[in-house]
Amino acid sequence: MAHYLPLHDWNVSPTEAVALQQQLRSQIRIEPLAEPPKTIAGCDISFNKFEETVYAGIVVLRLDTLETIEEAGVVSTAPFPYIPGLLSFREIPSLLQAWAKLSIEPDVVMFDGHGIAHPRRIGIASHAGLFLNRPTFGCGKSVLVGKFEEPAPERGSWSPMMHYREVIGAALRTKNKVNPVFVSPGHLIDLETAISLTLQCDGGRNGTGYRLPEPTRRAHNLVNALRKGERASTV
DNA sequence: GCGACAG
DNA sequence: ATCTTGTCGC
Repeated sequence: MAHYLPLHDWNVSPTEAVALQQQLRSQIRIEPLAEPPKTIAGCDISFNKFEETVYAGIVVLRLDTLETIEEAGVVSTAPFPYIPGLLSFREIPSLLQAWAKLSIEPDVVMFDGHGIAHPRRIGIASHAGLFLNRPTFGCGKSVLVGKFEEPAPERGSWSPMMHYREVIGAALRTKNKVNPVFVSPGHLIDLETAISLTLQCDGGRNGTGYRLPEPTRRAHNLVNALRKGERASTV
């Protein structure tokens, strides 16, 4: 069973959540990877509109072949609502439950959202990185904060996301002439590596895959199947 | 004060 | 995020 550090309670109010982010941000380390990764995990949650029940899942794949080597899903409940800037308080609790079911401890974890490309520099990927104590990064479909110039139309090109004069992430083209995804380091990784890993997770290899990287796509498929009862939440 | 606002 | 069919473009 994969483990994590119970750094703090998740039963907090929005005001307390912001205070926790302010307190935790200083612990986030943006630096090169300590070890070359062999496995990568993707996470996601799904739910029925207006319902408390959430379906969380994590898929682990080999980085070299992108073969899925493990999956874990849970049916849980999210007491916290979605509030821009506080997404981690809604999603991380149930994702940690799924994480605990893994027999493999992934070398790096990709999140559907942002890392430091956040108003207080602690988006879901950074926050989760502190709990998991391993490299994490975010790959989101839209921007929360920051400005960027449109990157060149070819896959692989990217432009920096700027916020208050700081480079917080990158608008990265994963397919030719397709809208970019937004990559930002979470914890224990740097932007260049996060970009490289995102490009490595192209399903068809070299641009023949989808806009979203495989870890995220598979996690998304897993939780949706879970929600629709097409799959059981692994025990 | 007025908008913007990850999933 | 979720609810949903067709449709524009390469």
